[in-house]
Amino acid sequence: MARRIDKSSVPAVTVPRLATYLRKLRELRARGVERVSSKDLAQMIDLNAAQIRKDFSYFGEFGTRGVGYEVQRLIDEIARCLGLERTWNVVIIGAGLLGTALARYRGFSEQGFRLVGMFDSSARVIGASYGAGRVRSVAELEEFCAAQTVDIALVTVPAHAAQGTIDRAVAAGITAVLNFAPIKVFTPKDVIVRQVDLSSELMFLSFHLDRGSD
Amino acid sequence: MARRIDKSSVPAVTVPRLATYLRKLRELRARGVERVSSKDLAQMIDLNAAQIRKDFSYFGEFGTRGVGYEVQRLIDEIARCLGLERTWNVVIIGAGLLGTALARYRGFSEQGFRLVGMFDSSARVIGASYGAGRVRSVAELEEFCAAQTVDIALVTVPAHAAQGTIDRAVAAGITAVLNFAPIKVFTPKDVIVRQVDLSSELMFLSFHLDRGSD
DNA sequence: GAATGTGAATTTATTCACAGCA
DNA sequence: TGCTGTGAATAAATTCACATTC
Repeated sequence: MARRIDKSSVPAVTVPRLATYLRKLRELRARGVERVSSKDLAQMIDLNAAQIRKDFSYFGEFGTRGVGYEVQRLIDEIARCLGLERTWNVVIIGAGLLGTALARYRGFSEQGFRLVGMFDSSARVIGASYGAGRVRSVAELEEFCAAQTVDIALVTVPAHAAQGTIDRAVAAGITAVLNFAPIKVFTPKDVIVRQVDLSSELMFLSFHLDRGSD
Repeated sequence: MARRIDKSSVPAVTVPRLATYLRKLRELRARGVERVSSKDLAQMIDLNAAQIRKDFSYFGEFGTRGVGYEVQRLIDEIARCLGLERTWNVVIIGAGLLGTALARYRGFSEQGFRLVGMFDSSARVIGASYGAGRVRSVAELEEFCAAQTVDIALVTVPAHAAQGTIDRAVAAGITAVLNFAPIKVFTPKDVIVRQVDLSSELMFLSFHLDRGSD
């Protein structure tokens, strides 16, 4: 039986780590490994073993003392914790270089994320096709979301358009956004926004590279 | 005079925040704003004002008590802290969907990151051109890096190839890597690796979306 | 008076260390 | 004996609160 979890009691940093564990566990399963200890897993992903056990402990008890974890069971448990037992419908807003690259990427569907629509504001790309049916006008977004469930928006518009675009997505009922535009956006607090920010990652590297002020 | 900073005394989370401040400050400058307080800036990016001041304090004193910060001065200071006063040479390894999208993206050069080469292992794409000269074979990487400085590698190869690719980049003398492959890679400790992980971001969203176990 | 810069207090996250169970 | 699960201890990050300076 699925234990009821208070999500606010789960540290924010635990969730991306669960995704990492899941990935490694699937790799182990593919190699035919059936059992693993927190110590082994920790070594494989360069982490403290207690960290892994504590991360699991927010959700339940998945292992056997003295033995370890059964790989398949752990995969199932983590997938359930992450909400991956169902499929989530995704739209991409912004059919530029990045948006179209994401649309053609097959990795999402493998994880249970299904691209159901693609939107742009430019007449130049509306009607084109990139693996998710034709590109629609953002003006149709609200109507589209009314006709079918849309859970997540990937926003790949230019920075100056991001806030307006996300306002529109939220108005259409979307409550989860992955924002690739390099700008902090404001949303109602029941909307989850994650930022993917390449220039900030590059700056992180340049900060550490810069040996001048070491 | 540039103060000498011990980078290990700067919290890891401070660095990406500096990138955020820089972005907002440039926006303010573009709008003609000449002065800003930590309180104002905090409001604009939804942060605590003391956080901002503390972040700056690791690097020096950039403001004037009772007055605030001069926007241009602050931009210059942060850019210097982040190592952005010089240009960094970047290569992209992996000329797939994402790699070619990144190669065509103009945002990098605006920030002082210059794409100087692109590599792939597949004969199908070697020789093609995407805005950084022709795609070279990864076999040429070491030779290429010997002939010119390469500071950063963006790695956009499939997961199974990522560790080998990064080993190769490190052998060629590259010490900073932005890894888009969904796998944890191991490197010598003087090499900085940052991970950009879309599927983990999507899982973060699905975790919070999943109202079943709220 | 107003806003910075920073120790002190608080909160959050990580790691230790061991009781408890197979 | 071996490894989990978890309180207690430690470390790291954030926020408070105020002395300091313009």
